[in-house]
Formats: sequence, C-alpha cells, structure tokens
Amino acid sequence: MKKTFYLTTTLPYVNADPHIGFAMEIIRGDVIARYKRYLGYEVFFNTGTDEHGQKLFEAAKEAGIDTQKYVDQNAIKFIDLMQSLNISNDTFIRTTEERHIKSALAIWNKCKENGFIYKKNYAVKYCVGCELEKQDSELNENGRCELHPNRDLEIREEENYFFAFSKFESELTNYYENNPNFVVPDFRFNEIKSFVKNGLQDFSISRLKSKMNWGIPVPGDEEHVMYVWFDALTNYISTLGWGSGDESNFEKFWLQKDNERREVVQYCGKDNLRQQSAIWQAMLMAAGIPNSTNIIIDGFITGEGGVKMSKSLGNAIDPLDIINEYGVDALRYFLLKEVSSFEDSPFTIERFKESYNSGLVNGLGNLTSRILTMSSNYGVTLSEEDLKMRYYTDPVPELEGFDICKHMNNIWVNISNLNKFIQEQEPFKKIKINKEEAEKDVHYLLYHLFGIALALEPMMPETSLKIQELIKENKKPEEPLFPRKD
RNA sequence: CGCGGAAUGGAGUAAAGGUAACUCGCAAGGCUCAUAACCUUGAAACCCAGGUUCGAAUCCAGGUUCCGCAACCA
Repeated sequence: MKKTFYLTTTLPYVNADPHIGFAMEIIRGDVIARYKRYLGYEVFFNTGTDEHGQKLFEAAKEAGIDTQKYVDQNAIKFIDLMQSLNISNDTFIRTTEERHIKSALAIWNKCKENGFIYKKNYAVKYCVGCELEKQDSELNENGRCELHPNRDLEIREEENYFFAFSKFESELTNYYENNPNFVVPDFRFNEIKSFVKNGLQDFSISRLKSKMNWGIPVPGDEEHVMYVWFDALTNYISTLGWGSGDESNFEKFWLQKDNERREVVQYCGKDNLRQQSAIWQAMLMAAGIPNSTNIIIDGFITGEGGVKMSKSLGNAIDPLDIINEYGVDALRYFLLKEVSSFEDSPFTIERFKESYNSGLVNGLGNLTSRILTMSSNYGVTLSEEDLKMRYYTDPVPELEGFDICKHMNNIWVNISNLNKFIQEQEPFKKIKINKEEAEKDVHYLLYHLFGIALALEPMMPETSLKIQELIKENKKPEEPLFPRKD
C-alpha cells in the first residue's frame, strides 16, 4: 500500500479579496503536495473557505444581502484563485457545506461526551474586532481593546458553552516534547511552548443565536450557535469525512495507529500559531482524535522596508495583477525563491521585476534558449533512456524541512553552473574543429537542463513542462520563455 | 517592568564556535551559442560596549534601535 500524506492550508476568511499572503501559503502547500506525489505518496491536499462568524454576519447585513448569498459570492473568488495559481488541491471545503456541518456537530458531541465542554454563566467584555473576550489586563487606559481602540467593547452577560482548554496544558506540553519537529521553524515552536507553559484559559465556544445566528447550531440547544473558530478548525477533518458516516478517507489519511503513523501537515501564517498548534490540537485531544504531525508557520509578506502591507498604504500587491502581467510561474518563482521560508519578507514590484529579469529572463529562460539553439542546430538529442530520468526519487532534505527557498536556490546554482560550463567548454567553438567533443558537451547540457526542468516541476509546473517539451522536440523556443520586462 | 520577532557590504538574504557565502546593484576585463543575455576579477558588511573561549555573526549578561500585536488578513 502506498504511503499517505495529508496536507492542508488554513481556510481564508471570505470577507475580503484573496491577498498575496494566502497566495504564498497555498503555493507552498502546493509545492509540498506535488513533491510528495513525485516521491510516490498518495496525497490528500486540502484547502477551502471559512464562512461563519460575526464579521461576515455584519458585513452581509451592511451589504443588505442574505448572509449565505454574501459568502457564496466571496467564496467564488477563492475557488477561482486555485486555478489562477495552478494549485493541485484534491478538495476545496467550505464551512457552510453540509459535510462540514455534520462533522462540526460530531466533534462538538465528542468533546462534550468526554467532558470538555460545559455551560457557564459569565459576564465578559468582548471585542468584536478580535472576536475574542478580553480580560481587564488586555485593555488600554480607556477600557478598550488595545488592538481595536476605536471600538467599544461589548459587555456580555450570558450563559455560554466553554471549551476546557486549561485541562490540556500538560498533555500539549508532553506532545510537544515527544515531537521535537512538531512546529517548524524552531523559534515558533519555542513561542507556542512558552505560551502553553504560561497557563491556558478555557474559552467560550458558543454565541447566543438571538444576537448572532450565523453559525452552526449547537447540538441539543436551540439558543446557541458555535463560535466560528471552533467550527472552522474542524474543517481539517471534516474534509476527510470524519463524523459523516463514511470515514474511509479519514482512516486512510489521518488516523494514526501505533505502527503506521500518518503524516498530517498543516501550513499557516504566523498569526495562526496558537489556533493550529495549541487550540486545534487540544480539540483533537478532547475528541480522542490523533494529533497533527507538523505545523509549518510562514512569515508575513511586507511592503518596502518591512512595513505592513495594506490597501490604505497603497503597497498591497494583488496576486492576480502579477499573474496577468508575468504569468503564474513568475509569481510562484518569486514567492518561493525570494520570500524567506519562515521570516517576514518584503514584496515590491521593483523587487519582483529585478528578480524576474535576473532569475527567469537572464537565468532560466536564457539558458534554455542557448542550449536548445545549439542542440537543435547540431542535431544533438536525448535518448529514450535519458528521457526516463526522474528527479524526485529520494527525499530532498531541504523540502523535508519545508525550506523551499533553499531548494530553489540550489536549483539556481545548477543553472549558473551550466552557464559556466558553456563558457568554459565553448562547444560553439568546438563544433568547428571537433564535432564529436562539441556534441558531447551539448548532450551534457541538454541532459542537465532536462534535470533542472524535472526539479522545477513542483514549484513551476507550467515552465517545467514547457522545457521538457522543447527538449523532446529538440527545438529552440519560438517565443522567449520569459519575455524581458523593463 | 505588557507579549513576541529582529539587527550581517548600497538593497534583500545565508552561515547551529573555526577562511563571513548568495542574488541584485556598482567597476574593470573576456566571450559571441543565447532574450543587450553569459563568464572572470574587483570594491564594499557582522548595531554598541562587555564576558566565556585558543577562536564568537553564532554562546552569556547588559544597552541601543527597528518591526508586529489597529482595519483587511497568512
């Protein structure tokens, strides 16, 4: 039986257009998914949209349309994005779908059955901006949320359901200790460890329907709907059919029996560290479901000089604009090679152009042209045997560590080496005096270019195929692979 | 004393105690197969002052500075 590999991104909340950060997350997930498939794994690659909660409820009300219609409209943008970015996701789950709701109800029941959900009366200050309760210590001198100083806090006095997060302190800590690579990179792992060690508090996981009905109904209680985070996190298993009656995918991709540990990997941005690596893991523990095996934390994409990207500052980058002008692989190239694998990195148009021109136009594109010009002119081709070459036969350390940048840089070193080889061996001169030697050189070049194309498959699938085709047909590109942009 | 992240040539990043590397940019030279592309060489850096060490960008304590913890959101 094939080894399985489960990978998921976080689900973007559908109250805005897709932004460059999510594009990066899903592209990186896509690279890992494709890579694992080449290695021979059976992969389940999940993404989707998060569609409940107060913010959407309010946004729809403001727009004057039905909430479901509102989220339907917005979800389309994200569904389309998958195609624009050339993402190989196996499924796309929306948290308003029936299959998800079933599963969310089931995990609620499981947690309740096991004694980790309880009802409690409480009066709390609530910040709508954060969708979180606030302790007095978290408020500023005006008694408002420090993160949302322009909004009044709501004082809520009501009976809510609570999740017994605090009971998982030692279990989480044990899990972290027994899985030293659970959170990647290390410095994020340290962060979450110290967060858990400093003590956990139970949190409210329901909302009164009378105030806000846009959520999954709490089982057995007409008056409450689930808090959006509780429902949304469940998608990682609802997408596998957990709690739906047909759990074959769940058993195949997630269930980890003692002697056959499944790989379950979650990609997310650094703002999701707590939710993915602590809250969600505690929920799994509460429901008696095995934990994820890795959480990969991306940094943020910033504007010039590390400034936060935002529409109001005018330094926001729309991934679709880049694709329209440069093509999807150019965007993938930049996000994978120039944006740090784990730290914050800047993305500006100037930087993008620079990198596009040097890495793709002068680098990969130009190298392809010069090699194929020689091979087609000299009649040098790859044999059937050569063309059977495979690149991803063994695990690549850089990719196993999710350091895609480093892997990309290694490939570009190979590109540079082929350029050096041409300069040093000068097959274009040799062809006039020693045909055999020249042909040997060009064959070497062609063979290694083919290798580069194969290596690029997970990162730049379109370009990889184009180069492979050109090599098979042995003709130089009619149009430049990457046209120069000034 | 809120929490957290970070500081390396002009810019962006590497380097888990042992010659500070890579890309872009800059300067000089070379090549002509290639998209004014490519190759070679060069100038140019470890925030500050300490400690540990034969040896510190790296470890330790202190200081300084920057960034996130508004909205959108990974």
